[in-house]
Amino acid sequence: MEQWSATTIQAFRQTLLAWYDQSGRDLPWRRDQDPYHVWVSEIMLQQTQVNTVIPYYQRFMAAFPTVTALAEADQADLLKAWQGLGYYSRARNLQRAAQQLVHDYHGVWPRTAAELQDLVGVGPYTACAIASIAFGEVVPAVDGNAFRVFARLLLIDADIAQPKTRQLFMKIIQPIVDPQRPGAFNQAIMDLGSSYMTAKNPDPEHSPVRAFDASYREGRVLDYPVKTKKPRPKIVPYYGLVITSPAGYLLVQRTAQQMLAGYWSYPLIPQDQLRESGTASATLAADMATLTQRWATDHHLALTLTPVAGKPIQHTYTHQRWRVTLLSAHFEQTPSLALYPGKWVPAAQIDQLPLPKIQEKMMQRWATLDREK
DNA sequence: TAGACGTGGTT
DNA sequence: TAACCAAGTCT
Repeated sequence: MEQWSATTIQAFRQTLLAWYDQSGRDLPWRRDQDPYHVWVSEIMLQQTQVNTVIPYYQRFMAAFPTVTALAEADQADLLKAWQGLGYYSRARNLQRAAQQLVHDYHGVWPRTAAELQDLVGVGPYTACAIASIAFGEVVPAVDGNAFRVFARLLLIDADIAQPKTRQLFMKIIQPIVDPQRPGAFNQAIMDLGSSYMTAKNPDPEHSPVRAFDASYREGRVLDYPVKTKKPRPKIVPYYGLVITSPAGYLLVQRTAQQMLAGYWSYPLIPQDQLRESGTASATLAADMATLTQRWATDHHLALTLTPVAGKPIQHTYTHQRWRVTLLSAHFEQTPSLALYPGKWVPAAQIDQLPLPKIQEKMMQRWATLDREK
């Protein structure tokens, strides 16, 4: 691992910030240093690319222009604004934190990274990003870019998939952060990490900090950072029920305990749940019979199920791969949902609800088949 | 600590 | 296609 002298650190800061001032990106959340703007953008940018975030950020600020507006927002509006961005707990935590700010902090922002971490959804990276960009605290914001950039510049061998590695990087980067412009320094590292020093197809040859890049000097750019792999997602089979009546489609809101909490979808039944007793043969016909029986006894709904043509619909999450086999049922007369926690939604109004991607895929399949009839 | 937690883009 | 990546946090 490389060690930089005080002189080298000075030169690095100067080179980096000169490049940033000249070539840094003009992004909507960089127009000012308002902590609300910085905060919302940082949350949206977690595990999400800049180009994806931009339109969401602009719509979000139009809909929820202040911390107070966010704190008081209707949750359905919030989830709808976040639809498609993923990691939906970010949206729920954002609102909870806004309520913390209003009620516990009386609208006065905490100004240090240590205090900012008390806000729900604000971890070590985001706290340092807000503290440095909005309040000028001299701390490194160690995200994936900072891990990659400094691992390469300094040939740091630690596995960045290990949580404890963050502390090592914090300790190493802390003395390098420009004490005059910590926010600009941190954002410059991110811009570097998403341009010349990307994970794939980097261009270290033309990097403004090439002279400081030990991995380039050694011809080992792609050896850094060191990162162990995560296990493959597990396949989870579901049945998705397209149930229609004169009142529309039967939709259910996912509970707070489930993935995609608060979002709406057709009823989704894990196939394993139908076979808990360990029946030898798990045929489609057997599962349909079990489903029909369960809905009759549990919900007083008499389903006549029909398989929907086509292969199961697949959707891959970070840790699971859902394979949804669609089944349909139609009621000539709209039955009561007194014993079922869902609602009938007219076709034209479905889009007003917050919907996850898997629901859009199911609707698309159904619409395609519907047209062919 | 390791696994849960979404989606879109690239190779 | 499968695998991996993208401004992480929570439990």
